[in-house]
Amino acid sequence: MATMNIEHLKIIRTGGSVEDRAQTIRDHLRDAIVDRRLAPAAKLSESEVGALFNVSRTIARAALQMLAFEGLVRIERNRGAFVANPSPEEARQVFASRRLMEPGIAAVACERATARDIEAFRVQLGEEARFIGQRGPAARRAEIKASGDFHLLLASVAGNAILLRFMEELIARSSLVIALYGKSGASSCGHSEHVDILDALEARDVPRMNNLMIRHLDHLEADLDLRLKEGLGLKEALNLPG
Amino acid sequence: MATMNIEHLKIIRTGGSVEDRAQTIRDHLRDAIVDRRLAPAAKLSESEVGALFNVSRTIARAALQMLAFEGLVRIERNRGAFVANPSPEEARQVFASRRLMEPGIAAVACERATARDIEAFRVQLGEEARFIGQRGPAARRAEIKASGDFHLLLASVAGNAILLRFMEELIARSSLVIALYGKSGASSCGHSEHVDILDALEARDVPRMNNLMIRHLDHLEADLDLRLKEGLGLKEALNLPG
DNA sequence: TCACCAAAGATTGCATACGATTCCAGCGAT
DNA sequence: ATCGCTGGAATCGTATGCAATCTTTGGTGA
Repeated sequence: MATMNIEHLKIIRTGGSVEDRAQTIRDHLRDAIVDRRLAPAAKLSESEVGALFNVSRTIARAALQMLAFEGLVRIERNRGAFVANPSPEEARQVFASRRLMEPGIAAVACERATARDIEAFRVQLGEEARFIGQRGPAARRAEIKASGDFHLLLASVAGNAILLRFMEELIARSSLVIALYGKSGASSCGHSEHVDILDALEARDVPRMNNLMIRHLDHLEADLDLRLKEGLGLKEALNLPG
Repeated sequence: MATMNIEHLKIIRTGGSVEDRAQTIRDHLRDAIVDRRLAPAAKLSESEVGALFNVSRTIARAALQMLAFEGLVRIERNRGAFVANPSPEEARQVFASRRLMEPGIAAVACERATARDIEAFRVQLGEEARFIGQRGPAARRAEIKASGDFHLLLASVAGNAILLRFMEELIARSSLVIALYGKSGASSCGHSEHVDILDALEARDVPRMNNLMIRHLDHLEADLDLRLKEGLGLKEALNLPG
């Protein structure tokens, strides 16, 4: 069904960590989904996932259920788990949620950011800059990921663990949405906006921060082409095998 | 530690629904936690939960993990699941998150509410009013729950499934926090504020709505006594090794 | 040739079994 | 009397087996 195969995942060292294995698998799967190494709507069979990571179906199942909670995977009873294939409506809701939350988060971050935080932002922006210079799908994915990390850094500076978790989910889903519906490399334009946002942060200019953040999110969403696939749920199902 | 026992849960009909049993169990457990029929820090053993609902540990475990994702249950490796015992800091973060999100949600709801929605609000407020007249812990719990449902209704009217889910988590955790740290019956005062908010909603008066919502949340949080148990967090930390 | 149906194959849902870890009671030593 | 140790009980972590469900394939009849 999915042209892109699960085999592309990295194999994990078997015995290494005593930590929760399901969590490790979830993280790797999430990375793969957000990076689009796993195509939307790809089937994630319990046995296959388990085999790839050298664990039983029990563990694989737990990892898949975690991803289902985050909205990155859809589980259908008696049918299995599939990489999420967000509808345009879902995409809109993801961005509506971000527009609702991020200005406030940015404001809090504005008040709390330390010099060390600012430095972390600079490093992060450096990462971003590295990728916008490069071409190719890999660099593009890395760019999307780095761009998301900027927003996550902002949320982590805000110092609210609950909001950070919400943002982690929204960023992950955004990455998926952008990969699905993004039409241009406008995210490079996103980079300069990130720079502006950091400026406002350093200046502790909350109103400007709010303004910039809202505009930034508007630009991100404006770069999506949400109308094409509006009615094509059926056709897409046919698209996958070809 | 937990004087309150898990036995107080209702027993479920065994064969009834073909639907997901883990979800049903999760719902019942969540109700019990939010209603404080299960004391904070109470142990939720997999076998016990499974026995109570006539399912295997597999299902019980899944339900407990769902609750852990929502922050209502804390799972410690090799030790088991416990009802969450939110720290004052967590309580503050819950309310900070609500202050960040709810004004925006209310604004959206303001624009989208239909006549039918308004009617649903009226019914909901009627429910609330019924409980504030009664005395006793049961009525008090019902009141907290009804109060939460008002906010959930608002979120559902806003029409964003993601935000609704976030709010469901925040409301559930709020109920827990209020039950833990609330000092007075000030939630009855909350009822009149709900009435005011509904008025603003009908009038489509977004700025007034924002104002009322922020004040309402401030009042809710002001009714908490977060300092008393402040030092108990430390004692608890020392409690763990001993 | 197409539509329909039946049986085989594959995959999930769930329960149970077994090893691993933690907790606790009892006992002996200091 | 207190502390530390040891053995057992309880509980969790994980793998695996069986039944139920879905999908597919091969065949049959119109």
